[in-house]
Amino acid sequence: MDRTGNRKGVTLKDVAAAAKVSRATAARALNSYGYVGDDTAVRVLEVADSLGYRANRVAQALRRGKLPLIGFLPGDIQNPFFARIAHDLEAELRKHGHNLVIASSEESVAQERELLESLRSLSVRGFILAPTSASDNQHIVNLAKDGAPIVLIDRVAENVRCDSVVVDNEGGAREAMEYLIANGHRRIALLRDESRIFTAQERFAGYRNALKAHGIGLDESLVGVSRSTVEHAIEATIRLFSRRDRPTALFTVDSLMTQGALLALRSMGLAIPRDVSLVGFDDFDLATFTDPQITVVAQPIAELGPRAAQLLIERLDGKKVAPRHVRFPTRLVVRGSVAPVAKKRLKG
Amino acid sequence: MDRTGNRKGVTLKDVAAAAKVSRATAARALNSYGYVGDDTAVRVLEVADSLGYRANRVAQALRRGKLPLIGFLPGDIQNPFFARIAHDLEAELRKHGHNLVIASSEESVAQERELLESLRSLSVRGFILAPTSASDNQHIVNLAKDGAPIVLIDRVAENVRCDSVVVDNEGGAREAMEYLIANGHRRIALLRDESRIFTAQERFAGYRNALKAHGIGLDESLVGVSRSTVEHAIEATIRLFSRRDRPTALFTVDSLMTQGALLALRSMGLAIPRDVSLVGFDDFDLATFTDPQITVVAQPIAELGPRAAQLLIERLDGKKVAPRHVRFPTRLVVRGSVAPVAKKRLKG
DNA sequence: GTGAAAGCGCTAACAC
DNA sequence: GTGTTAGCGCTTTCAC
Repeated sequence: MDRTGNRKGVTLKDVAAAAKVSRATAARALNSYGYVGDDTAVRVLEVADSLGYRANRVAQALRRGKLPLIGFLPGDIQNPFFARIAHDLEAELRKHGHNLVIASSEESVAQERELLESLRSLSVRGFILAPTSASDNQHIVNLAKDGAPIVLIDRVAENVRCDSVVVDNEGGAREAMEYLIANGHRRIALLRDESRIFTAQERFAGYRNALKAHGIGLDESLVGVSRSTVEHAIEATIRLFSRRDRPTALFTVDSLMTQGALLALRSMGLAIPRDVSLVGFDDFDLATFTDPQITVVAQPIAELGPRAAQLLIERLDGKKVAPRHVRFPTRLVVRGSVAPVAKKRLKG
Repeated sequence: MDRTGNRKGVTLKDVAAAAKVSRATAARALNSYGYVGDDTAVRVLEVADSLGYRANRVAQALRRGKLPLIGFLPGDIQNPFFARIAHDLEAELRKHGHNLVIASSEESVAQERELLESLRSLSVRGFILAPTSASDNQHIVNLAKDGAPIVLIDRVAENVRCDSVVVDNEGGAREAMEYLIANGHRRIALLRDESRIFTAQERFAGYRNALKAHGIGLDESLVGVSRSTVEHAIEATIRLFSRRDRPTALFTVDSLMTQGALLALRSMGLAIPRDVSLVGFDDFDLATFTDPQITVVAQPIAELGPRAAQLLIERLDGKKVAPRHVRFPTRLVVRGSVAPVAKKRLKG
């Protein structure tokens, strides 16, 4: 019974013995480096194959320093946004012989810190992470200082010198708001997640800036804070809309929240867009199922993962340049969840 | 600049030197085994702490045989079903000091085989996988024969002796069909995925058995085969319903297909449940957003991951018992997407 | 109680 | 071209 992970526990030593060469020569043949006689090389390869030899990557890693492993720390693997990114990262990194270790921080700084420690002692070669906090991140700063290759994805962390791949959160949020304002809305509610999260900050900035640009005062009571789950968003939406002077529109900062808002508004008997106009950040399958379909700020999600993987691979290959910060534009996808507020007044 | 993953590259040797003990003693103190004097132990621990020592798990693994890593091979990490399971597995395994390496087979046997090889040479301690094929799985049989701890999840593979955690697919499908039949439906279409997939086989069996039990002949032209994505399901649904003698009902075997069917039926101008009744296997967020809400066969998804993790951990702890096969029951959640066919005839 | 020493499987100088 | 050898960082007999 083999418990070493190697079928029959065949090691380089066995291959070398069977091929009647030294371990060094066997290694050279197997990894094709250095000088090896053609016939010797062929023989070693054949023997290795017939013995079912598989290199022990742990031993290789101990020698070379690192395991062909990349750690991915998303905010929440269950969020379809991160699930998609995980998928793309895995596919891209596999091409380069790396496996992905996924450890979800679940939006907890403490958990993120622990997971990072655990992955460091695992000697992973690099990290792709979506920091849970934009500012409480000394652990990431240290990691970067120690020279670990890191690519930040979706979210940037202050003072961390490393590559990053994000979208234009402020611009996207502003565009959504401009659209609502152009439709005559003034009392626009915002459903956002906790302010330590980078994207929350930027999207909030877009909300604020759009209001300001149009001379609309910021009413803090119109801003709801929620965790990024359907359940929490339902509660938060109900709180926002359980008041006499209801907002006429709602902007939600991610797809799970948008879904929660949809459910909450329905349960309150508020029709979209007749009673409330809605725009969500991040597109989602559901957005075209509902009636009306939901207007959203779409992110180029298919590009985020592959790009991050590529940046990291370059670092692993030794590329020494200043940190690169990629920022993708977003796109407002107008569907049917926004109505002009003016019309309602005329009708009412 | 440290490139070993260890902050400042502090090794056991450094700790031992600083604490003026041998490496053996330092190891004993750090891992609390064997005899170590109390004061010595305390001193070592303090020194280790002040030096920022972190054990090199690769070296430990080389010595002990395995990395504290579990490989998870879902059919498709983007399917919310598997994303949820990945999350639960990761949380559970973390409690036991293990990290999860996720590698999606994307429903390709070849890819599954490659990933398994790659994970084996990584010396992961165990595997949790949803085999892409119920029968084409010699690679899994071999893995099990070599003594690797494996837990099959969601799907079983023939001839593989190992633990498994699945749901009652046949029973769930049959219950859904019984419900449709009780509502007077006879021409019931099935949208299923490729037949090499275990769940597809079982759910199809439930479909077939229910028809048979009620003396309804199996009409192969009512069975559509599709990949498990929204896009593929749309096409397949359109094919099924683009005929004069349209089915009066549709049973879809997973949530992505159900979503595709919803979109397709809408695009064809067919109303649910007026024109077509619908039941889907696997519940999903969207199911309660649509109008009407969708009737589904719900799986106890929250239990699958933790249970699988637990079975695996027991194996890693050396538990030697016959393979255990856990099968959870499903539950028909009646919502509003099924109407009696009789009514339609009366009205028509 | 503690230390010396062997060795996990592999790679890479360095000899020849 | 090929072999010898040292050693990655750690654990674990076996002495003392």
